[in-house]
Amino acid sequence: MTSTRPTLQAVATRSGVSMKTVSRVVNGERYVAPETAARVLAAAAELGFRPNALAREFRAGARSATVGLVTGDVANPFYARIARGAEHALRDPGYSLLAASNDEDPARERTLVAQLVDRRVSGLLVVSADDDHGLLAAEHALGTPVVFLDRAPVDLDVDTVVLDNAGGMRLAVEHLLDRGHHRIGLVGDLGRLSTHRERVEAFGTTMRAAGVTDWERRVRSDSHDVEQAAGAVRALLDDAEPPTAIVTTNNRITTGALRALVDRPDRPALVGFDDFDLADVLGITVVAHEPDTMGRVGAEELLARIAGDDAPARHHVLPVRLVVRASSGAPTP
Amino acid sequence: MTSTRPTLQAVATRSGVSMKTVSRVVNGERYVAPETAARVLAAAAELGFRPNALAREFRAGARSATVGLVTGDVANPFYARIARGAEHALRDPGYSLLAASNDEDPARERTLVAQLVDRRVSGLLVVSADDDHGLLAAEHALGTPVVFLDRAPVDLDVDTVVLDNAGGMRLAVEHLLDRGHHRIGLVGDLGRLSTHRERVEAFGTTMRAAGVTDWERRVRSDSHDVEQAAGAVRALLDDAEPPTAIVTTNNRITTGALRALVDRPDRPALVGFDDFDLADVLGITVVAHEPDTMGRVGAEELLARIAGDDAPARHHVLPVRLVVRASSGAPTP
DNA sequence: TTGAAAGCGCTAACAG
DNA sequence: CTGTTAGCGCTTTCAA
Repeated sequence: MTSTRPTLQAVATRSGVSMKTVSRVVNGERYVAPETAARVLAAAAELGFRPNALAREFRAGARSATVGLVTGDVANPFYARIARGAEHALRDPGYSLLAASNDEDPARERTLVAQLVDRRVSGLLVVSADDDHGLLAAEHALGTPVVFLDRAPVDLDVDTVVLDNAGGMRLAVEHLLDRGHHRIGLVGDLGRLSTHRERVEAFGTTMRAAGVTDWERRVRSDSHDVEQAAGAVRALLDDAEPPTAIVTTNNRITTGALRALVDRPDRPALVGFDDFDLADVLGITVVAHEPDTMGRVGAEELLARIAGDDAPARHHVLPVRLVVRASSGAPTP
Repeated sequence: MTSTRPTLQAVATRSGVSMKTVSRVVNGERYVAPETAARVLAAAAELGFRPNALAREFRAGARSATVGLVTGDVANPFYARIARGAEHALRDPGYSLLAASNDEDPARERTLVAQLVDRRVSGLLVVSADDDHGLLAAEHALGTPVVFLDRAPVDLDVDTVVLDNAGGMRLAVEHLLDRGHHRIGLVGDLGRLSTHRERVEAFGTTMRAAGVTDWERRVRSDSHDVEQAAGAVRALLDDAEPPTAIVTTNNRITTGALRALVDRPDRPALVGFDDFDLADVLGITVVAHEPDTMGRVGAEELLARIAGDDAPARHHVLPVRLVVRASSGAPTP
């Protein structure tokens, strides 16, 4: 037999005041006599009263004190850190995070967004795997703040927080060129992702600027898991003219590359996009950045919008930096 | 000017039927004439109607289609994988995950639990950093299913899903003993955590069974971040009689150990609790298990309870296995 | 400083 | 098969 949960009504009866008065006390509003407040508080404590957030939030136009976060897969450290950054920023203002993974599947993303919208989240943080943001656009038009992280949408004018993808790739490639590499391979994520496209484009631009014209033949896109990345790396190395250096465009692909390289004698130089936990121990040169910051900045942007800031969309570009370690040595002749 | 959101009421008016009928259609209930249903659906689509989940869930004793997950820190891969496993299991039944990190702080955990309870989650999945579960106990008594993950509570009789901590540690130690190690060090997490205590106890038991009596002097507890773990490892190695092998009790500590060992010539054998992303590349022997499974089993348990299963508390113990790699070689003389 | 009344959007319970 | 009524727990008017 589960006993029933005390309501605000019950507290009112118990302390002999009106519901409105209890409400005022519970919400710390002014204009309540100290004695009345004390009496109400005592009754609430005795009864073990806990306000029903669902009821409170349920009102015309009211929002849940909740923010939706849609990413690819929580278990990817990149997304996990975004989640952490966002959660920390939302903590004090009292918002909870509804975290959902789209598994990089557009259809699933739509389902998730619909769910979150139906739940009347106060805002949405999304690393989108979708090109069509109809639902999000509609929700945004209805006043729900939306911030895109990592990947900027082309069909929507909303706040964004992205990395300096071109700058990062340029740093990586120039570093390798400096070290004497010319045959540089690139192993990248799904071609349709904007981050991937920007990185590949910067790769090409930098290579061309250095006078390397056949860079395209060593570009392998569409590796979307560790195994595919390992395969792409092996394929590159088995080429007649294998690369002396490889750039990977995210942490998962770097992991795949390391798996592929671990037992190869012809190990090329390696630079990875995204820093990772043991990069220092393994001595891997990386383009580093702070995913936590991406989550935090996105959350802060959301909070500003929730607070009523209706300035035109802002576009944050977070800096990246090259962390040089042993893996980016000169080519072996 | 944000336009207003269409309600079920609006759809009813638009399609000339009662609200109840619209409700039936929207929820796919039976006993609606196909033509009526079609008309309602058309009206709903035209208006862009989306049901208000907050309103739907707000009713006497009603719960939100939401499950709370409290862990230490989402950015720790162990917790991130638990989250993924839980999310996947909750996906089809239509539940969303409210994920919250306690940062291993008991006070923060209480705040989080209170928030989740106030939000009327349908169930709670918790990796607790707290010893006192008063609030959780009360909520559990009120009928909210609660499942403890990884760490079993002593003050509460609820479902649990934990690892075979003793078995895992025994495997690790026996393996090292087999390889000829006797001076084995242990670097572990906060002493108050039940997982830690179980692992240390099994360490001692196994060592004693092998006739090693001074094992306790090489046990270092209370490393709760990577840096502390690295320090503890260095301290062990700087001892007059340093260990020839070290066991670390979780992935963070293993990371710290690797940082500490990377530039030491006197590198001891190493076995870590928890598998991790690049353990294969680095050749680290580990006690492996599947955090995803922990999340999944916990979520399934929760779903069963939500569905009304009121059998006595169940206690799941997940298997672990030893994955032998290069790091656990014989002692160097 | 306090209270009474109304209502948020939806669904159970009960008619028709 | 469809409609009417009532009400979830809380906060927002508006009065007192």
